[in-house]
Amino acid sequence: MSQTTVSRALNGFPEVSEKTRQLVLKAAAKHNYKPNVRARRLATGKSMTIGHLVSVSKEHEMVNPIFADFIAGASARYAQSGYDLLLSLVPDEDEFTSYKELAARSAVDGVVVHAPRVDEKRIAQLNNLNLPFVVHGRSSNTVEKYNWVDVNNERSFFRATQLLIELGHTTIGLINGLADMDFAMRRTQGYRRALKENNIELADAYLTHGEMTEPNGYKNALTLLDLPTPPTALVTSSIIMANGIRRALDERDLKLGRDVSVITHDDDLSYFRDAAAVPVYTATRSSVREAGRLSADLLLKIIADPGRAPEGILLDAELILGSSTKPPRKP
Amino acid sequence: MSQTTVSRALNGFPEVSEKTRQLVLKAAAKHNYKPNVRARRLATGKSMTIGHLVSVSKEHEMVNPIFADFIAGASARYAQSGYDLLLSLVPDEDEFTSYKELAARSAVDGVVVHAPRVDEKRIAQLNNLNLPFVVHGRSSNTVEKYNWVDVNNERSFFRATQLLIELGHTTIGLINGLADMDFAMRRTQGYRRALKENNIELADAYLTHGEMTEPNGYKNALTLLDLPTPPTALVTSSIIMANGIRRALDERDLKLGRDVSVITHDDDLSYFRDAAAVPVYTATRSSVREAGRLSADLLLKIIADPGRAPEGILLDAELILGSSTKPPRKP
DNA sequence: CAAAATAATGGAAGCGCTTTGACTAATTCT
DNA sequence: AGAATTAGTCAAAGCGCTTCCATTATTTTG
Repeated sequence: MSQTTVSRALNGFPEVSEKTRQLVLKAAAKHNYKPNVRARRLATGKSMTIGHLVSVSKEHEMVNPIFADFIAGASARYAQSGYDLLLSLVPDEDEFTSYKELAARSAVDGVVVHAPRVDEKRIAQLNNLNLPFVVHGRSSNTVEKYNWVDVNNERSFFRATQLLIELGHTTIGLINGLADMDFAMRRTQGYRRALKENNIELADAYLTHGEMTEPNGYKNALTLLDLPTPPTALVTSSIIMANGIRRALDERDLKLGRDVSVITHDDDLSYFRDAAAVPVYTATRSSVREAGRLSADLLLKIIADPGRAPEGILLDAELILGSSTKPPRKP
Repeated sequence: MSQTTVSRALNGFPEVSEKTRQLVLKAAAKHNYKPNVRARRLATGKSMTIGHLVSVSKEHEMVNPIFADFIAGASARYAQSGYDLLLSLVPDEDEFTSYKELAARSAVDGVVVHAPRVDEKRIAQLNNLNLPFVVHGRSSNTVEKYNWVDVNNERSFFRATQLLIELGHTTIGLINGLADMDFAMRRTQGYRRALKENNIELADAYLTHGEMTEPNGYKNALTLLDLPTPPTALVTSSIIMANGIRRALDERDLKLGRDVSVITHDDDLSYFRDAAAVPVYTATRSSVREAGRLSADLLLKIIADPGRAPEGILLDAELILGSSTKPPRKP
């Protein structure tokens, strides 16, 4: 039996008879034969690999904890389609160099862009490289077309803020992610729109930015609580920061919900799943794992059909009521 | 100029003259030429890729959050040596199938084994496959030799428990990881040894196991606090569980440190870095990112020199004093 | 029944590198 | 000076697949 026939049988080509195919499959199983990926990749010109470049902030060596769950979602899809996942954690200052190098080596068939900024140079750069990509998030100041999967951050935080206002809160703080991140900016917009529509004016001091770590949640909550008119409610961008906020409240002998209401964005991280009958936190919830799945699906589609028009997938976060929101305490 | 010479010039072989090498390098830079990895990998027979197989518990879809930081440490080393990192998240029931498949496809030159159990079949299996590997952790019931990087879990938890006893605590609970995990078993051993050496007898009810999530920390803390003689101090295996414990204390109107002392293991995760002058938690601290670096170094050494005798690297966790430990409150 | 179409298989080129072995030119040794 | 080394270069053979093109066997059509 010729090499050609074997190759065709294994790869499901139609021009091989069913009888032969079964023969080949049986023989392959018997000898535990798996085609060598290196040879196959050279022959086909595809690397059957998707790259995820996660940037690590040089300053704090911080790895965004949501990426583990995102990748868990994506990974399963890649595996189904026979793709490998190449992971590279790069210092954020040479992100683009890394993309360029991956492309030049032709080491991947596509990449996922994590954590886009308001101004995101990578998008134009990747379009130039002609390397298929999907952005997890969006970039407001980018006019180019591109594929993305994002949560409706503006609306989520609008609704969260609106809910607090309806409960009677008028002094509401926002403990957000880094200011140049696109998601953070959109959340700020939603927060501001809710305040504005309700004719509430608040100083910028009620809005803080920072990497979404527990210590930053704590620190920024204290900063807000120390304002002359401390907020009676807080909105925050991450359940990890929410934990820091709770610690700050604890230290000030304030009770979550009763004394200060908190709404957090909840990525539904597997190790922080707030799944009690009544959740601890009122939250805008959207599974980042699901976003990973959708991003992977989209990227694989693009790779299969490069001519495809760019597509955006907008997910709506659910507003889940928990026990961290109450009307403000009467003075 | 022949292909041979170019290849040698680029790969730093000695039999090419310095003059020629410079010429080649200049030309390569000019045309932004990077050797195609697929062709090179086929020719050399090496994949220049390290595999990380992270198992995802089917039951809870839980991804161990320490793995992001571990990989951040390892990734940098791989990059330095020209290796790629292949990441695969697999349902825990077919872990071994995945290793076998990677080996059969010869897709990786080596793998890192995460989260070994007390009885870890993967070690013998990998030895049979003849695929270089490093285990992050150890497996107590495994007699085979293998390469590993681990923290001195037994001693860490012995010291932690001892410290609590010295402060005057005699009723000490342990909120641990899953019972079949090797690290969890060693920590239990350390805890038990400290109790025994101090002639303290405690029922098994003071010891809980579970996945290291925040909700589990909360739930298990409540269980212990509800015992007829509730513990005055707790030791726990993860800072994420510690956060759950703090929530439980809060709910019972108990103050961390004052009412109940807590010592946690602290992997020094980038988004939970407890770096205040006086840390929030007294902790056995060992950077998992550093463990990632060391594991990568070791694995690369093994790959470069397959004849090498297996080596174990044992890290000692520091016992860091924070504000979560005080003598027990006088009744 | 011959001609044309279809189905099934195989030969061989090619993917873009590395590496072996042969070769030439320059150098060192007797 | 001639023989023996050494340094530098190149042609060609792989690496283990996929895929184009040709070929043979089989079926359908006019």
